[in-house]
Amino acid sequence: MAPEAAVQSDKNNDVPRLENLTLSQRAHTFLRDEILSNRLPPGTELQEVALSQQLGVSRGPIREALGRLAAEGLVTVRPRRGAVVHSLSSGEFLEAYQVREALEVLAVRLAVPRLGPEGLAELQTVTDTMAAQAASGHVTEFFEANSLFHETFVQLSGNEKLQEVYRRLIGQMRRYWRRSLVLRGDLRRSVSEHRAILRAAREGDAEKAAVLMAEHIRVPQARLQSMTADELLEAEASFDRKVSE
Amino acid sequence: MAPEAAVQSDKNNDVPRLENLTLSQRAHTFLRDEILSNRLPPGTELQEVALSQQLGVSRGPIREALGRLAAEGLVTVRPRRGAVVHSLSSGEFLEAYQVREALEVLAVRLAVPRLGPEGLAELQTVTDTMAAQAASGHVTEFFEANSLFHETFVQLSGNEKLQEVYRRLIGQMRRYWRRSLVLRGDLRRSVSEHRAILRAAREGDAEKAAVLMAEHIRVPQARLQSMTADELLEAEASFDRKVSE
DNA sequence: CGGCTGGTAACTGTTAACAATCCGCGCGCG
DNA sequence: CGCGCGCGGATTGTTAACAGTTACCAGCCG
Repeated sequence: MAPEAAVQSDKNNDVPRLENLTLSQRAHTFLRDEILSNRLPPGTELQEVALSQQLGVSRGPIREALGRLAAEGLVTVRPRRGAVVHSLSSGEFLEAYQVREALEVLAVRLAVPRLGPEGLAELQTVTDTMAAQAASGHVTEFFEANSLFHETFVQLSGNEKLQEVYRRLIGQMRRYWRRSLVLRGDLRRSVSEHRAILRAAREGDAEKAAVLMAEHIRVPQARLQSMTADELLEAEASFDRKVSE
Repeated sequence: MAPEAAVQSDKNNDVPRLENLTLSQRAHTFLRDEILSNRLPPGTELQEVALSQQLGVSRGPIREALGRLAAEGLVTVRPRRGAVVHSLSSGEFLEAYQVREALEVLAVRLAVPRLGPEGLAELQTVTDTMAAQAASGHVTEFFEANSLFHETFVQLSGNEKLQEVYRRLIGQMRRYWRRSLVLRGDLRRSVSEHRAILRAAREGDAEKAAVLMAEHIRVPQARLQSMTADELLEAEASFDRKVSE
């Protein structure tokens, strides 16, 4: 199965030429990027005419793109009342975290026995950059490196269906990276947890690595459950203050 | 999030009136049902004109439906070359089984601590009908009851995101229920495994139930991995002979 | 006899116009 | 003053026609 929305691309080119793409594909990836990068934050209304003018195409391709995004969970379309960028309540966020935990534990179990020296090196590199970003207080870059660590495990699992499901889920959660970081708390602890997972993986102890990963992902879950909505908002606000310093 | 492709339905009617649905929604659910019920088996070409005539609508709604089905993984659309019902290779089938195992283990872990008497009764009922169908050799009905058992656990987990991900995955696997049954083998063993899971759940031992569920789902996986493609085909053929008796 | 070429038919991609629905606003009524 | 009513603009849903691409087949050339 092709990685993105079951649309086969050319065998020769991993990244198909722009001119060969259909307009609805271009609209799809454009909107997808806009949403995932938070340039279109949750709750934004997506009007077909405005989008079609912005992209210079008619409404047809836009509608197809919106429909696909809806099926991916990035957009909510209310029949006859327009589409909006889908938003996650804190409850849904917690639910997604639980599913993510299950998927990543599977990824670790599958990946560790298959791990070669290249895979281990890759994980090591990612962990090191993550530690560096944490030390210098670059929270955004830290988050990116952190995400990459987890995604690398999923990739190294060799299970493409798992990758597909995982990426879809992450796509829904990624936009709330601020919330994730707030819940995560201490960056250094996070780094040392990653180091422990990597150590277990290097020893070939899949079960231990899986347990450590599960506990690692459960940290933000636990904090989220012990917080009220107001406390979460306050924490996010103070996070913003700290970052903008 | 609404269960079906992020499309909100009326608050008042759980099953929205046919006349209120948009044509693309009708086309979507129609094609979905046709695919899931195997009336449109994997590999079938889906031509827009033919479908639009069959449903009495123009190609626009059909295209939107196909796009959404593609995003759900039920259809593969090859740009400019038409859409086909998506098919799973035996490798992809195995991958899906692994993901399913992870999801169901999560479901059991979440569901068991929440189980009330009604939930237990529901699981018991389903298990009993499954045993009855197994005893009388009604394989199709057995499979339905079996699926229901698993889906009930997912439902009782209370995690809606999990339900969404699970249902999407099952939708891709369900069409291969013959293959599932062949790999499963002895129906009675399957029933007793379900009974053991239910017993652990009744005792409130989430961990034990989760382990049993994992082992239960791993049975067909193991057989699939130990079989060549030819052996699988032969087994399916002999299964057909047995059923048609 | 096999493979290439050109043409044609079928199909997908896209557009613009039409139809129906929803939303906001002012008006009149109670 | 509050509330329903209806009207008009804006927006979504749908259609039919057009444009471009792909697949297939016949016929020709090697």
